[in-house]
Amino acid sequence: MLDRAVIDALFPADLPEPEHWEQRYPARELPEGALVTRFGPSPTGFVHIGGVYVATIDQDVARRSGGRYLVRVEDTDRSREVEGAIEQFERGFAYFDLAADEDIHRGGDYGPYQQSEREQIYLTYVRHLLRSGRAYLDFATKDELAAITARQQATKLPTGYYGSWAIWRDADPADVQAKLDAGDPYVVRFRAPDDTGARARFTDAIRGPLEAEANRNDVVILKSSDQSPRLPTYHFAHAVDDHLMRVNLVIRGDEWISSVPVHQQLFDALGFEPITYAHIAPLMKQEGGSKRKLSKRKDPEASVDFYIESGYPTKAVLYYLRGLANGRLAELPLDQALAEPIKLEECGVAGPLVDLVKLDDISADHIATLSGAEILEEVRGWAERFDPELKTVLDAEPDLALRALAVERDGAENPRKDLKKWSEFRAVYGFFFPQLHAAVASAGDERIAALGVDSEVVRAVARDFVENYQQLDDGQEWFQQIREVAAKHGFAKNAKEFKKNPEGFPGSIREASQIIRIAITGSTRSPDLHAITQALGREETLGRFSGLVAE
RNA sequence: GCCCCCGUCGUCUAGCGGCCUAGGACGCCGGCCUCUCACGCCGGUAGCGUGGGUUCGAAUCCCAUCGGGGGUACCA
Repeated sequence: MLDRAVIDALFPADLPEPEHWEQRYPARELPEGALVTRFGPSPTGFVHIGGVYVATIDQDVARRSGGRYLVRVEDTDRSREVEGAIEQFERGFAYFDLAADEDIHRGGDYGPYQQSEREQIYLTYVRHLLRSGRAYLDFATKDELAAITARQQATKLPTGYYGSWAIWRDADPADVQAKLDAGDPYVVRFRAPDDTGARARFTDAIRGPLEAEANRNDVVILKSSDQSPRLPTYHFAHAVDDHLMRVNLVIRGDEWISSVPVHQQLFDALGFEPITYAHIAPLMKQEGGSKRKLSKRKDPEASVDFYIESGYPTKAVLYYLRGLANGRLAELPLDQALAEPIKLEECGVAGPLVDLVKLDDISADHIATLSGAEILEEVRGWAERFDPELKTVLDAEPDLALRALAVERDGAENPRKDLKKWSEFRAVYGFFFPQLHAAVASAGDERIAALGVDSEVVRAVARDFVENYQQLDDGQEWFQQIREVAAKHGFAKNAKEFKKNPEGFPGSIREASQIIRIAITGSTRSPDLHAITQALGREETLGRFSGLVAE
């Protein structure tokens, strides 16, 4: 073991002792059973929807128990850091109402909430471990490490830095001193207990009892000494931060299960109370015949921005995600499911596939429960960022927008489910707005031509319809106008009759009404025509026939 | 290679030895409604990864096997 003086010389002279931090961050005063959870975004790219997934659970579990939910930025990997990642993360989490009780902006008594600013704290505990011989300096180079791994693989031995492979584990202090004098960079490694064959056991809050080989690797806890600030690895930061922030429930992806044995050893060596873990199965993606983790690189739907840009309502996504985590909640109506607590013991253990079709269904259902005014509000918020032209139009015609949205919705027993996300508004309701609607130019229009009705007849039908048009309140009476025009021009009364004798008619009532529909809406598919004309008004309705009626 | 996790309709799941000729939801298919679309309603499709046990009886318990995922980093 190195002399204490040698160890201490590696650290700032005024570096506090562990007791200092213990006092600075005392146990939280919370009710019995209160859970303190944390989410740790790392600014290495865009926020993954899986982050929203886990954070939702973190937040829910903490709040329900009267505890705290904090966000700690895990920026210990400076080489992979991406500019603007934190801002993007914050926008995403704001959209999903995932505000933390404590974070870099809001602060809290257990900060700083950014690992790169906690160097002093980590160093205290590294020195502590070094002084007690539970850690040591390692000067192995990248090449030496690679050679060790290669030899282990060749002999089919477990790879890693352990036992006799750990060349600096029991190095002669004189050799260490020589390296130090030469100014060679080093990392600090944890000295794993050498109880070979031991088993690590713990009880996962989701999976129950779990067991694995005890860790044998002397994991790195402090990264290279040639960097500043000197930062810890995830393992060490997890132990120190979660202990000092008085977190008592660590919810994280199940890729961490195999690290639990290391974490337990670290907590033990540091003299920290063991912590409870809940390992969540990650969101998956179907690829070919197999599943794989949703990938930031390959899958657009992995990004939180995808949901925001598409304009999926916050509640719909949250409901979907909560249902994936805790199946029982997926059976409940949305509002109830959002109010029910997520139960960790009910969470699934197999990674679910994210199914956008299912999300669409949930979202359409949810939007159908909203009033026109509520939808307008949401669409405006979305358009402000993603479709400025739409925003301008909506602001210019708020009443028209409301009338459009009211069609077969406000007061309807079974409201239309034609909107799955805000980005669809333009395609579905755009034709209501003169600014967004291109009128049919002539009877030769291809949408009309596809009906198979002679264009002279089309023109005549349009003319008669316009000439005798009455803006009636009653839907049946209103539609009677189309029936009359259709009858006058020899259209079959119904599709069946027409089908029986296609040569005998220019078309059926179906074709006749499609002519009117296309003229008014530009499409063969639309909500109830009468309701549309009510929203549009007489003048606008008839104006849309100008191209059709012309020679 | 070694270690760990997981495996019920296409998807999310219920199921905890007999209530299971496996239930629900989404999707898909068909029908009804109907001036189109959507909604709604009715009906249908489809699954216990495989092989052995244990048991009167297994999706449920045991073993093996296969498949998928993860770890084995100075990434988190």
